[in-house]
Amino acid sequence: MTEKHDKVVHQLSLRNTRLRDEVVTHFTNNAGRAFSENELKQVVCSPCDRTTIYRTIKTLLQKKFIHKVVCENGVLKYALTPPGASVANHVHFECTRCEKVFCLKEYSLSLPRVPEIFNAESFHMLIKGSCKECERCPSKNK
Amino acid sequence: MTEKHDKVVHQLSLRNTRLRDEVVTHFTNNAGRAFSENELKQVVCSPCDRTTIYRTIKTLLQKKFIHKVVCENGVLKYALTPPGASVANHVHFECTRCEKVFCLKEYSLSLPRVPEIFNAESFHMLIKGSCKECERCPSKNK
DNA sequence: CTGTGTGCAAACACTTTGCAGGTGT
DNA sequence: ACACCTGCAAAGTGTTTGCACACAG
Repeated sequence: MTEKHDKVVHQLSLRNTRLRDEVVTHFTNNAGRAFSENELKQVVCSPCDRTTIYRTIKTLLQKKFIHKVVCENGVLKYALTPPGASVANHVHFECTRCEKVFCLKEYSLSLPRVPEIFNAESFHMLIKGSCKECERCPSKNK
Repeated sequence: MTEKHDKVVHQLSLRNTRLRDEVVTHFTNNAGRAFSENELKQVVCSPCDRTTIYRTIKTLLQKKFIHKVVCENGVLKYALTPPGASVANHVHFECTRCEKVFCLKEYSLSLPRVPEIFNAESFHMLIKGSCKECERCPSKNK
């Protein structure tokens, strides 16, 4: 909306369109959470095509502004890459009730050791359980 | 084929059909690897419908004979549950070249600590890199 | 014979691609 | 003005469901 966010889009060498501004703003305002294309489409005000969301995601991925999280059921979600962080080796948390996914940027692990027949380069860690909100209130809320 | 495998199917309280026998045998003969529906369909001799493979997978999952692995691209694969092991908290390895997935049953981790706002119950760890076969030979082999 | 397993058709969810027209710079 | 962005249509992949028939027990 404001110049501040325009700048983010521009810093990424991207054109400042309404959709991109909304998506980028949403990621920065919800830095600890990951969103699927579906979730993004719902939070974005301006009506837009799913294709465009996918393409926006792909663009932001290439710029490493966001990183990918693979959820329990195979759905892909995306979260803001914490400033100064790598896009790999984050630990994520998926609530099995509300299905929200969070990026635990403070909880990076080191690459575990593996048998010698493998050459490990990176990892993807998804912790499952329930978030406090769901603990408190038994009804399933998205 | 033999009585030995018939028994496995029967131990699971399932009817001994040709497809199930083939699938169960394949999992036991390749205990360290995970397979997608697609991969299973290719290794199974008798022609069969994809639906049936999916249903067989679902049945074997319920019996906890196999467990699920979520791959980097969101595709689901399945591997034999090591005898005496839980179906959760395994560590898996995915080769980024040949895309084979392995179950590192010896490398179970303990559940990492997470911020207090989360109640962790289980985790899913996927290590990525290259397997020895792909290291040796640069050509992409499936 | 009975309940379970299977094939077929259809549908669904997620994702990608091609093309034509619209918009930011 | 040009390159890039978007919407629409279509297709591809992975997965599930309903129904009728086949087969293991």
